[in-house]
Amino acid sequence: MLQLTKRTEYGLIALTHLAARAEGGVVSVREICEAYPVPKRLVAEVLKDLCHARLVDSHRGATGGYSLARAAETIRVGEVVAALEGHPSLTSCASLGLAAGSTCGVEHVCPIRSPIETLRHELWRLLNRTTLRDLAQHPAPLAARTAAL
Amino acid sequence: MLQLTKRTEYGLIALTHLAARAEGGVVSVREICEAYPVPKRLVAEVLKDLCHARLVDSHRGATGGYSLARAAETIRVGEVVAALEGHPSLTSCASLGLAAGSTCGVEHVCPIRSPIETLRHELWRLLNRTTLRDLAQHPAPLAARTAAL
DNA sequence: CCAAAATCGCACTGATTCAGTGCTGTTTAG
DNA sequence: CTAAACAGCACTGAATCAGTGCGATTTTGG
Repeated sequence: MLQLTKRTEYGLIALTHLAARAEGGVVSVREICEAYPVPKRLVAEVLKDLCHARLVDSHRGATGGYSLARAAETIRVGEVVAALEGHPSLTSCASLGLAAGSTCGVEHVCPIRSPIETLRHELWRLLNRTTLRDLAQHPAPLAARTAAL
Repeated sequence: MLQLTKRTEYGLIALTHLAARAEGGVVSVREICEAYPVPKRLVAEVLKDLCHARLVDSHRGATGGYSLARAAETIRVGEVVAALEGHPSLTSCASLGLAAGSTCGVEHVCPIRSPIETLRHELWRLLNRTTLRDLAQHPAPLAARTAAL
């Protein structure tokens, strides 16, 4: 549907909140969902997944919480998306090809494959040009960096 | 889910097939789904929607079919996506804002809004840089045009 | 005029995915 | 030892999507 899931959205919000903390700052899920209108349990579930993906570190116990595993400027939006909903594939053209063997055995190979692959790749690059630091400082920074377009 | 729907995928395949025809060439749904492993009825449904969106012209009757409404190089992938699944919104951050009034009444405005809006815009530009003609000639052309990235 | 081919329009069903929650266990500070 | 917080698993309801059914209308060609 060409849209990020709520999980990814919550993940980005939570990570941005973590990025606002000083280095290694630990933030509990409770604090995050007191700051934004987001469901606590879901955010917790998402942060758990981000922990598995090594994007955040977890700290258990009464004063526990989560902290960024790396510096905010080294965590890319693309990584977050990949961790929470897998690599974007844009289309299942590939599966069309697989349906009839290695090549679409009908008349042509799927005519869309190669250019859509390129689109997918460009989308990926776009997501990976934006880091958590960019998200953390509101005024959209990406536009300046891609002014050539 | 950051993925195009099957409808959009079929639409792009069908449009690419139409683009391979000489100008104004009329192609029936039957011909399209004999050329690719795609379900006839679904492709017909999609082409009907594309007709409503004025991207193709329909021709009824025994020798009827569809033809491109404009030149292939003027039909952008973004238009096709918009016609078949609406404009991509990436996130529903906006709805988060609306949930508590015009501004997220909790503590901050959604911290993600502005940068994600920029991402959305860039994605849109990406889709609109690619035309049907680009899809029709296999060797991916977009890469050459955005080599600067 | 008639039969075949094709689009048109609406609506339906099953499958998949997602959002959100329940429950229980484990860890740690005070 | 109690409370707060994370860990893990699995479940339910809702939304969206893929694909199809059915009948009507239009047009070509005999």
